Amino acid sequence: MVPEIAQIKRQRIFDAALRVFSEKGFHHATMSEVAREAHVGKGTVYLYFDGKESLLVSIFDELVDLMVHIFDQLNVEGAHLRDVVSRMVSQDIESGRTGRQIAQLLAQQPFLSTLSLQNAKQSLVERMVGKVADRIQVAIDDGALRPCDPTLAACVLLNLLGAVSMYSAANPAAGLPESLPHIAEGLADILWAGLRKEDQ
Amino acid sequence: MVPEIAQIKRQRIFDAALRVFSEKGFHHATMSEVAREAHVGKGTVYLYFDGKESLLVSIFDELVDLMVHIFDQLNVEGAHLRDVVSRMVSQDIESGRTGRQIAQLLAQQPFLSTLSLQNAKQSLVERMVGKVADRIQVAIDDGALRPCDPTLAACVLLNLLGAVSMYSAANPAAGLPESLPHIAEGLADILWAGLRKEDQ
Amino acid sequence: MVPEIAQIKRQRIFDAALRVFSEKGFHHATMSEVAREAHVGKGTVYLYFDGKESLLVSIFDELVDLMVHIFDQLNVEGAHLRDVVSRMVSQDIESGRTGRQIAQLLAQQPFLSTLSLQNAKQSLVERMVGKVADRIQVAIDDGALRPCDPTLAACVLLNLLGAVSMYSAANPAAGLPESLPHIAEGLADILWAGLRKEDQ
Amino acid sequence: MVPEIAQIKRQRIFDAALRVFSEKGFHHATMSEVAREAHVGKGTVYLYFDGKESLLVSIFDELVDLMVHIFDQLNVEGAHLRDVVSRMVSQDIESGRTGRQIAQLLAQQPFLSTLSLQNAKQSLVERMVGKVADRIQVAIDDGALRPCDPTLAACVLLNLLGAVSMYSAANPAAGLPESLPHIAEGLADILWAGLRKEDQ
DNA sequence: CATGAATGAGTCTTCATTCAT
DNA sequence: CATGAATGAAGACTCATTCAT
Repeated sequence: MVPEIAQIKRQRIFDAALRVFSEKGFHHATMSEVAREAHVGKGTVYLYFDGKESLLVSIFDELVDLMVHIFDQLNVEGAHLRDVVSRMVSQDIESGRTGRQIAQLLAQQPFLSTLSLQNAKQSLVERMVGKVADRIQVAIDDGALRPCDPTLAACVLLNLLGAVSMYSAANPAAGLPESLPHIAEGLADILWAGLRKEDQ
Repeated sequence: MVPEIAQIKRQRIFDAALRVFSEKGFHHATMSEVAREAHVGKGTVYLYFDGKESLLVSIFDELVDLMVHIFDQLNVEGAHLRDVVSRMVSQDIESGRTGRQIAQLLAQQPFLSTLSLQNAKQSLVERMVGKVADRIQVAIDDGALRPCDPTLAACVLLNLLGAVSMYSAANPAAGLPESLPHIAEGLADILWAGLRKEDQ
Repeated sequence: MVPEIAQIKRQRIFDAALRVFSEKGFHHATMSEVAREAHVGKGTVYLYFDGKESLLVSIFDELVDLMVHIFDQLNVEGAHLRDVVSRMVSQDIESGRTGRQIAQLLAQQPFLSTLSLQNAKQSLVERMVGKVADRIQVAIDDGALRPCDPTLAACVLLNLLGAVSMYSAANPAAGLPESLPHIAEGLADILWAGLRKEDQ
Repeated sequence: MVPEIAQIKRQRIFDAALRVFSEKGFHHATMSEVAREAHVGKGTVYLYFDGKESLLVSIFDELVDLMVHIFDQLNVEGAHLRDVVSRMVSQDIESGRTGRQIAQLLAQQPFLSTLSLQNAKQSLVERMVGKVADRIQVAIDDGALRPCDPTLAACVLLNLLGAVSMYSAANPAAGLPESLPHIAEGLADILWAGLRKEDQ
């Protein structure tokens, strides 16, 4: 088969998995549903991924890349941390994946109890948090942020995404797509105020 | 049977479930394991709880009560928000349940997709977030905090607990019990700085 | 304990079991329910009966005695077969147990698959059918019935009771208590016409 | 998959279920046993039927069709009621399913107390009894049978099948396959005599 | 390569039975 | 004797994974 087609099919499965896992949760999602959503046969999924857990690890992998990409942009473009958080939450993300999806997926950590996944998750979290922490460290060194444990700050930042889904759960009146800008600004404000140097 | 004994046994099962659910995640945990951990027969669990989901709802329920209790203490004693967050995270909680357990359990919310649980979760989250938001609103009215969406701030606060487990995952070198004071202070600092009035 | 009291308690359990087994079916009925219905503790049931199956065997036993008793009355009092069938169906039975209960219980035969019960059932059915067949043989010898396989006739007679519940199921409009006389007469007519000598 | 193959496999499961349910009774039968008997995996059964109860409902459904089919033949061919009963009992049925299986399954009716089954049974019994009753009504109108409640007569007729298994239980000496013609004739005689007009 | 029918390991849950009080 | 809390064996059902087509 033409490699490009294979790549497209793999991407279709990946996207379907991200969608289904996010909506139903990893354990409630079934491989059949992923296959159906991707418009491929059930067995085909196994041609591109080793199994359900491997699929999840791949998604984690990509999410980490996404995060890292965003923070790289922060550095390169000299963007404000405030705006980055805001963008992150409001899914200013070209891939079209919402912050809610990411948040829900990250929240799954406690469920990944198979040993192989534990290890994968471990290194992924380390990588992701590490990358974000590195950037925060730079910001601290630059005097943009006040001195603090950058790893801890990174964890807070990444967990802000979890606040999005909790907010929409606690506030069902506010439909999620509409209230996202408000949420994004609010979260960015809180985090920025919490981390900036006092005189900034 | 003597009510006290029944209460103790119920508590033993409750504690075992909290422990097992936190460690393995709700879906990977088995009722057999909960029973074994509680040193009771498999069927005994069903004498005290309606089923696996009911067990989880009970745990959620108690966690919410815990949160609410802490915030009530905040009000009564005029405690600083900073200290409350610190206490919450460092499990200044008489029951002996760690903040990590609470955080891990709360993180599972997006995955409780059974309808009965959805409803229970919905009302619990509303109650918990609502209570915390009320207190934050009071703090805003008192001039202790800067004006902001109190519901959003409450979500951030509650999600800080999630940062604890992520921090320990990203930083396995720092054993959790020992580094908890550091984490607690760091998180409290960030949230306090993020929410306080600028001139406080 | 005074023997009479024990006998009364045993009877209470027996009655409760007959009622519950008839209403819910043997397998859907629980021992807890039987105990509750009998107003005794769960363990008490096991003081008077060896277990659930033993309880059923006892009930079968009594039902057979009941049948035999009715047929003895037929002989002694010179009653017509027609009237006996009618009485049987319309529960002209002093014990207050309805023909429907008996029919439903008899219908359970296929469910009694434990070997010990198989044997018990075997002998009970033999005894019951045998007794009825004996009486029918006498009636044949007396010239009241036409020559036929008395065992087969006995089976038909005993299965008429099953027709009662099927009739009420097929005809839900006709409430069972009210339509019982009609059913009883109709069944008696059919069986009598089917078995009598032509010139009677 | 080729539809014919699927149909054959479904039939294999159906037959296995009919056999196992008849022999052990619905409740004592296990799905594992049905699967083993059908030479398929446990999960395969659930590809063709929604569950244990659905399997039973399907069987009921087919049995009713069988009954209705026989009675349709009665009309078309102008067959005698006597012969129809005889054929029914002696399993003059191309499908190879014995009257005993049918009888044993029908006898289980009172015990299907799950609500979903109750409804299914209700409509099936109504359909079956109704169809038979219709034919009997025609026979009455034609003057072949004496006036009587056709629904009641239909119930008696259908319950005759229950007499078959009772007869073989009460008379274990007479092996069932061999004595079936005798039973069939005897039952047909009784019913015919019980329902015909006196002068026929 | 692609498919989806088939599989069976793994879980929750029920309930007859026991036994300490 | 009476009780009912405790037990664990047993079974329906799901779903990740395989493999013949």
